[in-house]
Amino acid sequence: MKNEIAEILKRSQLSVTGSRTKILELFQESNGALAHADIEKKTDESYDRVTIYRTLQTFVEKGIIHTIPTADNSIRYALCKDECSTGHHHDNHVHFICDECGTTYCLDNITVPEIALPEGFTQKRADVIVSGICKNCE
Amino acid sequence: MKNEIAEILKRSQLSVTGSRTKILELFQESNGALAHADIEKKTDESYDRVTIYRTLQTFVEKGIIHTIPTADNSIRYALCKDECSTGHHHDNHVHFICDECGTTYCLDNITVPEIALPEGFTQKRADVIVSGICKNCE
DNA sequence: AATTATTTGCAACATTGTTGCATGTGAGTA
DNA sequence: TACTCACATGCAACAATGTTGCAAATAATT
Ligand SMILES: [Mn+2]
Ligand SMILES: [Mn+2]
Ligand SMILES: [Zn+2]
Ligand SMILES: [Zn+2]
Repeated sequence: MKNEIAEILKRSQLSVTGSRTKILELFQESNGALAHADIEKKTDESYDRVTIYRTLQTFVEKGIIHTIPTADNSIRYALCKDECSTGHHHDNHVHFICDECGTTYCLDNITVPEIALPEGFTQKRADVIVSGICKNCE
Repeated sequence: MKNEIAEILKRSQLSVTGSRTKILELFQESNGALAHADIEKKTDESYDRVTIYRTLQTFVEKGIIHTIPTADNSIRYALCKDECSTGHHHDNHVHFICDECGTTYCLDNITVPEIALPEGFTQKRADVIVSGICKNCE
């Protein structure tokens, strides 16, 4: 609901504006992750492209959403859980992208396994992206 | 060497041309993965941008190189091992991207772990991308 | 050497992302 | 409520990235 959204924004010291509220709303309604283009469509182009870019960027910085790398050059974004905050993401779950419908799922219950790196390499972040056919498309 | 490169191309039923030879050579010389932009620079713009796009696409299809998704919307490419062929990639190793120098490593010895997916999901491919500081930058 | 199938470069275009700046708006304060 | 100021937005202009059709060039085949 609206109030909850305003809460999230305030908690991150962001002013509550139309575009931010709307975009955050979209993420809450959506079951999958969203790409920049999706948001443009779903907002019916009521907001400038630049505003959407900047909003997404801000949300990522503030730990409100996280990015999901893809093999097709179109970063997806999805809501973070409560533990994330400015500069500190803790989204260590696996992501699944359906080859059929394109839906990107946050598999919140499946955590990214530990990877043993070679000597000298230090891990900051790890992404696991599985692709194939999702439960709705098989 | 040149002959080996020609061999690879012929094996994939591709004609041996200047751009393909040069680009394949670049991959062999490079220790890390290459993005489209890297190739453009390293070839000193002697080949049209379109040609590079198409060459990379062809190489991926033929199982000569594989793609590496990144969080910054710039797909990297790296040589496949011999097992890959047209439509059949078997590059199940972990990739590491250095936040400092940007180098993208194929950690050939570290295989992608099995991921247990929820009911109804079928896996076609899995990518593990670890980022942090590499052995040269720490 | 001639033929044919493939590859390339160019042009034109589409999409995606970035930056500076003037204007508008939200949040706090009087 | 009205005022102020910092911040957010929209616009314009631009840069970078990616796509397509087509004619010319070139590699492979005969
Ligand atoms: Mn997620
Ligand atoms: Mn690799
Ligand atoms: Zn699906
Ligand atoms: Zn490095």
